[in-house]
Amino acid sequence: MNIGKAANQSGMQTRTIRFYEQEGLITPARRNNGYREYSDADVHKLRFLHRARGLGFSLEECRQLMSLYADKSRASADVKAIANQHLEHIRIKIIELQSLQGTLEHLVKSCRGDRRPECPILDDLSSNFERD
Amino acid sequence: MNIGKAANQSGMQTRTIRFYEQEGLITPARRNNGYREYSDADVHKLRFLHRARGLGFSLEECRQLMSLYADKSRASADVKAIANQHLEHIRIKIIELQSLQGTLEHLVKSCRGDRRPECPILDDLSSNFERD
DNA sequence: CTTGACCTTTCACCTACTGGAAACGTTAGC
DNA sequence: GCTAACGTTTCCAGTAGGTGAAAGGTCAAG
Repeated sequence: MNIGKAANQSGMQTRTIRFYEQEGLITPARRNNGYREYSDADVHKLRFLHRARGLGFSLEECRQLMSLYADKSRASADVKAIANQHLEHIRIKIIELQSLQGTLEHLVKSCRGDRRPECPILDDLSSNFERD
Repeated sequence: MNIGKAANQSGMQTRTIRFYEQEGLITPARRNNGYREYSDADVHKLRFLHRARGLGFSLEECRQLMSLYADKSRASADVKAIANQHLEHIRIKIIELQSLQGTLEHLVKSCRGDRRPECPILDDLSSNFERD
């Protein structure tokens, strides 16, 4: 099938599929006219990639996961390690964002938000004492 | 003062300061030898930027906030709107990440992580049913 | 035979920096 | 005055993960 149909079947855009090919994540066959020819196995890989990206794995992690998927003598520990590492990044990111959320909520709450110029948010941003 | 000292006083790197200048966020004077000359007011702006970035505001938002800061007839509602918009993005991001976290924790928990190839994580990634 | 939908490539752009290279300026020691 | 060690300047390129646009080739229907 052509790239357009592969895009439909995988839920990705044609541009994204070409980009992943450029990144070496998938290598479809070529027809005589230069068009890419996607097999069902290729679409399966694309769906794998789509799902993995949807779970937040980086392209490099996706590469490793696809490699492990293809390796029938893999150790599930290797897969779990990648997932755990990613999970840890997510946990850290959530904590960072929650900290920002707390600070911003405090600032927003303290600002009257009317037509007057007085603004605790700007006061905070322009304050000169050390915070780190 | 030179850019190095301005970097020290603002807590930013010289490269970052030059980048912000390139983006039009700050415009220091120039000396005869071509060196940038930072006033205390410039450093104050840099610290403002540093703090705003630290709170996760985009450079575009920083630009708007600096503009409002300079405008003594501003309405605090305009500042609050920017902060609230940013806060909403953060809230959404947290929810997305928490959802990912839940899914990944479930997958990780179900994987034995030993030397055998069986792996529910890869099974999930390669499963073909629709999820969206 | 033309039209429109599809496909190809290459290049540039996005955010928010970071890094390197080559050249110039300044300062301290000898 | 010379040299070494920095500091500063510019420009170019790269990061992650795509998206957009231009300019052209291919194909099926009418």
